Amino acid sequence: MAADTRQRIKNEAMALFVARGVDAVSVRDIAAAVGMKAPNLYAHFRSRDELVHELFAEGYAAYGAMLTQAAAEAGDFAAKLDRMIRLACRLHDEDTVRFRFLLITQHGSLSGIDAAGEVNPMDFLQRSVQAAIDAGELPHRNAALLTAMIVGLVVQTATFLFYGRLRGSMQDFADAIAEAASALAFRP
Amino acid sequence: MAADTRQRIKNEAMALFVARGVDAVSVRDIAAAVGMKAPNLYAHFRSRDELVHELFAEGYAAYGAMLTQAAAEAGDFAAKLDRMIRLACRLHDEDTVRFRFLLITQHGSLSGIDAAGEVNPMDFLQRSVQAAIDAGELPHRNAALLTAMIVGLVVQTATFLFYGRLRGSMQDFADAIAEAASALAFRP
DNA sequence: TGTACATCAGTGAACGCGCGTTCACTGATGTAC
DNA sequence: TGTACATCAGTGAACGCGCGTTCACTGATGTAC
Repeated sequence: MAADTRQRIKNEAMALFVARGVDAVSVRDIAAAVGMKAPNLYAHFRSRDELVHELFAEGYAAYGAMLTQAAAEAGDFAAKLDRMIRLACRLHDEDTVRFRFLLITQHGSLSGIDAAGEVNPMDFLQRSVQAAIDAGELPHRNAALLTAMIVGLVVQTATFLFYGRLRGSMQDFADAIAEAASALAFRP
Repeated sequence: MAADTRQRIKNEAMALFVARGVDAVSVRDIAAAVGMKAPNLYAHFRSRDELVHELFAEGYAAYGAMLTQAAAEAGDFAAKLDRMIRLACRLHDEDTVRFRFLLITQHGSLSGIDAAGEVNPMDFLQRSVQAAIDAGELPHRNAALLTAMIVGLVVQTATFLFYGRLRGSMQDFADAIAEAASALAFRP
């Protein structure tokens, strides 16, 4: 089916992008991985750019939505932060390729892309932090800086796994990361 | 002078790489920024690849050497960690282009490159952390994970500055980052 | 049942383009006599 | 002083290549009568 093929193209493309870098993968490479010739990709995507953009926007939006959902459940900020971090770790392990794709496209010409009203995970986390500060749940501090630090704990751990500096899965480190994030947030 | 020109090429190339991404800059772009035509670049560099590699290896080695020096001064691990973090913040502010170049080439085909016996900043930090654990200065913990977290604090803050999520300079945040790193390292 | 036709995923060949790179050449500057 | 020559940063034109993309075509499958 056409929709199947479209999804297979997306899967193979994402895997290649992560393995070699987005710019180092040609449409012929992608087609070969799927088992077709390059021109047929254009029956499924308007252009190479559309494919890359769709992968990025979809992934970013999916993460944003799941983060929003995790934060919406009951509990104080400590509980929400814990849930968001454990979610990120689980998402990494369940679909490592997607997580890494979002990681490597973070630095890239895609950064400026507007996900058309979708929730940007970074923005969402920063707004959550700001809300907790405003509500007096967290000491008064620079919300963007604390957000950067919390994101840094997760992203750099994932990066170390990516490059083999760490062995195991993100969920092996979820406890430690969650505790560290909490310590940073609540430390006076 | 030829050596001058060589350095001007390196400066302009690095600035372009940071502004647009390494793959999006052609040798003609670099030559134009320097005020010459592309073929003349080959009087100074064997290939585009050599230029990129030299920028990366030099930067990485310089950072490794400075980090080594900062850690070599007297003091316990707390003092060394504090010095290393403040050094990173200062290096960022004093030559933001170089810092960001190393940041964006971190994810790239360059990662595998061996800097020929030079000190890799990440390895060095991790060995320092491991040594502090072995010496009983830090609680027993996963050295690579703690290293990732500490690096994450610095790198993600720099990334937030890069994308305008944070305003100011790294040295504005040096106190906060140093305290956070210390909290992560020494927290029981 | 056989025949004619519609559908549609997929392909071979070709396109124009910008890339990294080569090479014979230029033209300004310094030096020897 | 003028003339001949060496040096060397820099250039114009051209190269082969792989890229994204287009387009007329193929060939298998399903449907109508």
